[in-house]
Formats: sequence, structure tokens, C-alpha cells
Amino acid sequence: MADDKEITIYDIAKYLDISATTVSRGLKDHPAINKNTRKKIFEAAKHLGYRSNTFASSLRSKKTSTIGVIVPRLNSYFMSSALAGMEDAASRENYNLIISQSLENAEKEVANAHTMFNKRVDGLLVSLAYDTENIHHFDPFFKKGIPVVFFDRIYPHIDSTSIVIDNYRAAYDVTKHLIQKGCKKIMHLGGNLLRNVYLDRLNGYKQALRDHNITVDEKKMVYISKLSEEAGVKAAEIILKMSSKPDAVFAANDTAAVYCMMKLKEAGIRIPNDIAFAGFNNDPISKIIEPNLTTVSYSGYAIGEAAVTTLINHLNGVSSIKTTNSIILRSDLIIRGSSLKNKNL
Amino acid sequence: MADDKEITIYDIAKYLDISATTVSRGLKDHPAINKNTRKKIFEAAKHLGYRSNTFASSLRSKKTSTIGVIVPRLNSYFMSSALAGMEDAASRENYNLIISQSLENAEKEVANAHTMFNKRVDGLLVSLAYDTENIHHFDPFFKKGIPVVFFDRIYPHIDSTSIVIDNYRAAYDVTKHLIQKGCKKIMHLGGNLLRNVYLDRLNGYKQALRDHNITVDEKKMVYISKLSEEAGVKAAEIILKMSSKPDAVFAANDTAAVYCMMKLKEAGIRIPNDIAFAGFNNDPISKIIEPNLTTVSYSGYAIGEAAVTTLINHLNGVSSIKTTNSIILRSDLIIRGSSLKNKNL
DNA sequence: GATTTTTATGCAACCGATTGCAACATGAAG
DNA sequence: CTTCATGTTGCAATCGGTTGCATAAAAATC
Repeated sequence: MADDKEITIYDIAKYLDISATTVSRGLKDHPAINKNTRKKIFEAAKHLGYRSNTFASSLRSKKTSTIGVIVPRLNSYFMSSALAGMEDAASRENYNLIISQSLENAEKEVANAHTMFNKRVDGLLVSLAYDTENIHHFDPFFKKGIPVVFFDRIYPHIDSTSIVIDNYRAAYDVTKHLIQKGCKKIMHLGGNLLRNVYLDRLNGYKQALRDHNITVDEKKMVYISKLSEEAGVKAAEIILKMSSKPDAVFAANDTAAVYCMMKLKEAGIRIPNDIAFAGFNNDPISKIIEPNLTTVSYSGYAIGEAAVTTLINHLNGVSSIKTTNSIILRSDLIIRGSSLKNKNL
Repeated sequence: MADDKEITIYDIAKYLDISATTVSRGLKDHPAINKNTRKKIFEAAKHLGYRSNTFASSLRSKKTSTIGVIVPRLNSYFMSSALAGMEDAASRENYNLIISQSLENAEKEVANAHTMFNKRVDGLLVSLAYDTENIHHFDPFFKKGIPVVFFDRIYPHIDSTSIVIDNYRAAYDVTKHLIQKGCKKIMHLGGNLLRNVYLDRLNGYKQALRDHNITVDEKKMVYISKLSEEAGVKAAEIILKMSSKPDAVFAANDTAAVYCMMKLKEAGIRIPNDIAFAGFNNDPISKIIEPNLTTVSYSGYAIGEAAVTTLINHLNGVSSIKTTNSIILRSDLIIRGSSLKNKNL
């Protein structure tokens, strides 16, 4: 059924009465091939409907032109932008992506890493799951010299570069903004401190308080959670039970912030006047909740692009991920209604 | 650096003093291999740290064990669930996924299809971009007998199966629900009618009106758009200018519904009492907007799983996508505050 | 004109798994 | 004791590019 045979370089060779070697070289712009010959080869290839067999090529050359990507989840604006950036940068260099999601589960991440290893990806891009405790599952890559680049949720490692934003700084700025709006008892709703993003955000928050001579009872004012919908609701319940309530909440992501706001609003708390809010990520929901949520926005596309570029440069020997420790991209504080306290004063 | 050699079946063969043929057969449970031998082979493989070389295997067997996936975007809860479902089903059968997003752009979809074809995927799963007008770009697949399965945003084709929900029925039910709540002038905010999902939803809406003896000026009451944030706002502006306003809006997706609601609320319209709302998809934002949005929910995971299963069954000759026209999965109407009109009467 | 250098091409082995066919051992059947 | 079915295993070719080395042809050098 229309199963025309595949055209190979041998067919092209026969057609042009030259050797397969020359065809192979011609197709990949080998310098030793005459311009004319090359042109004829490309024309014949097109004419005959040739498509290269990646498997034969990978088998012999031991390069797969494939980059593995392991992410916690695909369903965030940030992540899909990051993947779009990766895909653009990768296809520009004729690399392919294999994408898998860990679903925030450390075990699945381990399994995914195994799969990627067995697929013999040329390099790996990783954003860690929520509760991954160590990165032993990437040891096979390090041992074999397969480059690993972490992005967003990173893990320091001598042999790998990280692509991040300055979470510390961004959190510092958010907190400072809240302080400038007159907040004195700012609660932090943080995530698992194993993850750099949450640890850095916590530290930025704390430093901002210190720098403005605000001492807060850390035990009471920092609530570490999963930053899920439920966690946001739970945080609200905790706040409602507090005798001395915070006058602002800075959550380490928008989901927790928004669900916390919803629950508090239900209980009659006025936002921002009773409690101001700020989140992180600039999720779509941050523009829907009323009042709109003050948050930090950063470009997934740029991070994804940078991650792939870094990796490919390393593979091409242009630069090394062993010397570059980390690449820091910009982020922006987006001020919206949820933090504009006292606007009627 | 630590570049220990790769173990091949020949190494295993030498180690056990048998032939590579036997090793190859042993590893894949060929019936002709003695149980004992097989066991020894597996042990040796494990012991030596063997990992199969997919490229050699694909080259020889002409099967890639890879499924291509082309989706409009990854950043929706629906799509990432679908991909999770696909990944689960695929890895269960030892298939891999190559994922690409068209970003709702027909041209990019064409490019992606080409790439997938050149990667020689064993089969293709597609959900069409917003403005794809024809599916000629999949002809190479059909010609070569490579199975294509459409899901969600489908395109009828003799040689392929579609995995969908009953959009017509779901839209009918939404509309009926609005009618039962007393709405008489229901506006429909629809998407590109090239896409089955939007056409079916429009038709379901129209039929429900007819069945309840409601005649609506279709020219005025149906607004076809891109269903983006901007489209929602635009729709609101149109409504605000209407002398005789609708008493309900049924949007073909939640994004348009939510942004339309936001704008109308800003203008002082009360929802649901002035205008009731219903959307489609059960996006996270539908639970954030106030009042919460009535919508239709359906399982991306199930759709993804069904798509992969259908494809693999076809590849295994268990069933054929040429005989099964479509597989219809369930969807549920989720009633929330945005459609609960007159609740205080 | 002889020699060296440069440019262009081909030979043949190789990457690692798969598979049709042949072959061998064993035991059952005649 | 021969014959044949059954169960196991191996030989050798094959899939389609890639690459080190050799070689032929053309150009440059003396």
C-alpha cells in the first residue's frame, strides 16, 4: 500500500554515479566536497525524496542530536513558554527534544532520568520535582560526561550550569514593596526549602525585613507548605485563627496566594486593607482574582532558550558548563491591587 | 573521562560463551530461547550494565517505538493532563513520545508535521491548531500508512480515528441548563468554526434553543472570535453597546468567558442576575473568577490515554484505526455560581 | 618537466541489533 | 536402529550512514 521504498544515500550515489561517501559528506557540508558536486547531491536528494535515517547516523556517529527535558509539570504558562523557547533554540541547531514530566514526584523523576539515560540523550535539561532530595539519579550522566543543565529549580553541582532568576533579589523587592506600603507584619507562605527557589525567596524576604528593622517571629510568620490550592486554603485557616494577624502575606507562588485570598475574603477579610498580598510567577489566575495579585514575572521562553543554548554550546566545545556556574535572567515585580494598601488615605 | 565502554550484546555473548543471536533473542523473550539461557542472559546483562542501543535496533527492525505528538499549546491543564495520560500509556508499552507545540499556528504545525515525518515516528497524535484549514501536511503519513490519530481538535479522515468528547451534547446541556434557569436571550461566544469543537458547540447551542422554542437572531447573538483574553474583553464591549442585551452568555472556552465577565463586572453588570455565564473546559481560572464559572469538564488524561492505546493497538494489529471512526469520552457539566440566576427569588 | 601541495573522491570497515535459514541435540515414534 | 518432530542455538547478511586512510586529479612550486 503505497509503500514506496525509502531513498538512501546509495540511491543518490547510484543516480549521480558517485560514491555514497561523497553523498554523505555532501549532505553535511563537509569542506572536502566540491561546490558543484554538493549542489548536484542536494538536487538529487530533493528530486528523489530522500530523508536521512537518523538511526543509522546515530548508530555510527554516537551522537543522537537529542536533548532530554525533565520538568515537574507542563501545565503552567511558565513551563510551556520555557519549552517553546527550548524547542526554538534546539531546532535552530537541529536538535530534538524528548520531554517528560515528573508530576512533582521524586520517584517519577528518577524513572524519567533512567529513561533519558537509556535513550542516550546528548544532554539533559532538568527542573527538579518538589520533593527531590538528592540528585544521585543523575550520576550516570555525570560519570559518562553527559552534560546536565538545571533551570529554575536547580541543584548546585560542580559539573553543571544553572539557569535561574535572582529569586533572593526578587523576594527582597516584593517584601520591600510591601514594607513601603506600610506593612509591618508580613507573613511568608513558602515552599519546600530543598528547592532553591523557595529557600532563596525565604531568605530574600528575611533580609528585607532585617534591613528595615522589622523583627518577625519566624515560627509564626513563616508557613512552609506545598503551595497547592489546599495549602493556600490551609494557610488562610491558620491566619483566621491567629489572635494577632499579619497585615500582609507574601506567598512563594500565585496558586497559594490566590486560594488563600479566596478563603480569607470569604471570611470577610478585606484585601489589601486588612491584609495585603503578593505572590510569585505571574500565573493567569493572578490577573483574575480580585483584587489582582501583585507578583513577580519572569520569562520562561528566555530561560528555556538559555538552557538549550548553554547546553549546545557545551556540546560544540564553544564553552563549558563546567566553568560557568550559573546564568541569571531578569525578573520583574508587577504591582497590582492586592498590595496597594491605604489607597484611599 | 570515565568513558567506560558501552556494553553490547556481543559482550554478553562473549561473557556467557554463546552467540549474539541468542542474546538478542533472549533479551526480548523470543519463544525459541531456553528459560535457563534467558535467565542467564538477563543476569549477565544486569551484571555488565548493558543498555540496549535503540538506534541499532530501530535501524534494523525499522520500528522506532516512538509516537509523535503535535498539540496547539502545552500550557493548559487539559493538555498537560492529556500528555501525562499519553506518557503513561506509551511507557507501559515501551513507546516514547516526541512532543511539539504548534502555538496555534498552522504554519508551525506544518513544520512540526515534517519534522515528525523525518523522525520516522511509528504513529502520530494530533490536536489541530486554531486556524489550520486542511490536513495536506499529514498526507505523507497517510500515503506511507503511518497511523494518525486526532484528539480533541480533530479532522475527519477515512484512515484515522478521532478521540473526542461529545461537544454537541455538552453544549446542548449547557444551553439547556441556562434556559432552565430562566434565560431567554442567550448569546454564544464561539471559536473558529473550522475546528470541530467550536462548530459542534455552536450547533449544540442552536439545537437547544430550537428545542425550547427560542429563536435568536443568530447574527447578533453569535460572536465568533479567537476566544483569547482580548476576545473576551471585546465581546464585553460589544455587549455593553447592545441596546437589547443578552441575559446569558455561553462561551466556547473559559478564557473568553472569564475575561468577558471581568469587563462586564467593571461596567457594573451583575453576574449572574443581569447576565448569566457559562464556559467550557474547567480551567483553573473558572474557580477563581467571582462568581465561579459554570463550565464543562472533561478528562485530558483519559483522552490522552485513549489516543495512545488506540494507536498502539493499531500498530500491533489488535484493531484498526481505519474501521473505528471515533471514540467518544465523557464530559460533565459543572454548575457554579455564574449561572445560578434568581437565586434569591 | 619533475616534484610537491592541494583538492576531491572512493574503499572498506564499522556502529549494534535483528532475522531467515541452517544445523544440532534430544527424545519420541515406528 | 532409523526417522522425524521438537526445542535450541548459531551463521552470516542486513539496516543506512560515517570515517580513517588511500588515491587520483588538478594546481602550485621550483
